[in-house]
Amino acid sequence: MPHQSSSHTHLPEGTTPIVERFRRLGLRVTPQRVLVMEALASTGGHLTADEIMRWVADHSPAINLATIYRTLDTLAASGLVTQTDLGGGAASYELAGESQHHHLVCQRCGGVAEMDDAFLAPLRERLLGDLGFRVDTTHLALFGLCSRCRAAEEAEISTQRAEAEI
Amino acid sequence: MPHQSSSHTHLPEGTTPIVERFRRLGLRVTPQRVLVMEALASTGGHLTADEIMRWVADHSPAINLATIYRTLDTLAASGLVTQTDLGGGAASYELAGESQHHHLVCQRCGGVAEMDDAFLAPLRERLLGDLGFRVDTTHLALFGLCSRCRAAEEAEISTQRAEAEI
DNA sequence: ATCGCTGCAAAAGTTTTGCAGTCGC
DNA sequence: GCGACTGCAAAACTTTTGCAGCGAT
Repeated sequence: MPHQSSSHTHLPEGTTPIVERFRRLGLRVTPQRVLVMEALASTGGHLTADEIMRWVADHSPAINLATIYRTLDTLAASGLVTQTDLGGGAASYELAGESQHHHLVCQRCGGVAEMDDAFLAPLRERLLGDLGFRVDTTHLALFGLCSRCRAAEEAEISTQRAEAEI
Repeated sequence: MPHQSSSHTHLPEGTTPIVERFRRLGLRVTPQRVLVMEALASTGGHLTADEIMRWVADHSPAINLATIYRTLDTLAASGLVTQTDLGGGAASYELAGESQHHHLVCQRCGGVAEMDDAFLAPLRERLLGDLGFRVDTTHLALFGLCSRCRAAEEAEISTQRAEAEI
């Protein structure tokens, strides 16, 4: 961090909501940690570590990727962010604490939709009652086919069938 | 494959059930492919590519890891094995086609329990009906806390509470 | 004989780690 | 000032890929 010692572009007095959350949790407030939170907040969800790094690089002096991983670990341990594996190699992170939701990942178009936790509640209760297993609600991704791709796939199949019947 | 050209330790005539399944699917029958299937069959589930390689190395001339990955891709494309991400970095594979089931991964002890597909059916139907999303049934792992670790964790908490009240 | 499969080695991609220096408290 | 945090570089780890040669059909 050679530069930006006294510039403080948009942290006037040092008490933004993010900073307050850090202080309340006993976390040290560093520019890097704030920037990671801002990246997640301003984009509104599921970024990989690499995407966070690129977002930060576009808005201020770049952060080292290793720092981002360590920061995300810290923030996850404090419950500020959640980690989810949405397939495709790299883990995704997003802010926690807002409305509880999960992810529907389309294996065809790669799109990610959100699913309210209410969908999962009955299954969670059955698993707890019948098997004694308590599902971690912050860590869930379901893979499959979104409605648009389902329609597209059915169209393809009927096209193929029509061609075969010529 | 320099050695074992004519030894055929336990493939007497070349028509085991595995070999027949390969032939029926139009897959070439190679010792490597048979060994991967045997590894999955004899251990009964969720092995990583690396674990398969070690299992094979203990039972016959070793297979190259790249071959195992390519073989697993082929077998998955043919529907003989399924791939699941059970966390912990490496993907796990198991034989497909038997009873449809999913996985409950304990984040504390690392244990993996199986969950019958019946548990998931209601959620799947609601997602299809309400959101039009079709869940891929072969690709699911739920993370959380198994009953034993739940009990252990509650015991710890009450111990801590008792100590705090001294 | 053909074409696919395998072994070997190297590369690609994500995540972790050791160490020295810096910064928040 | 102390201890935690960061940057840098290298390593660890899983998975993929190119290529030459072997093998299944």
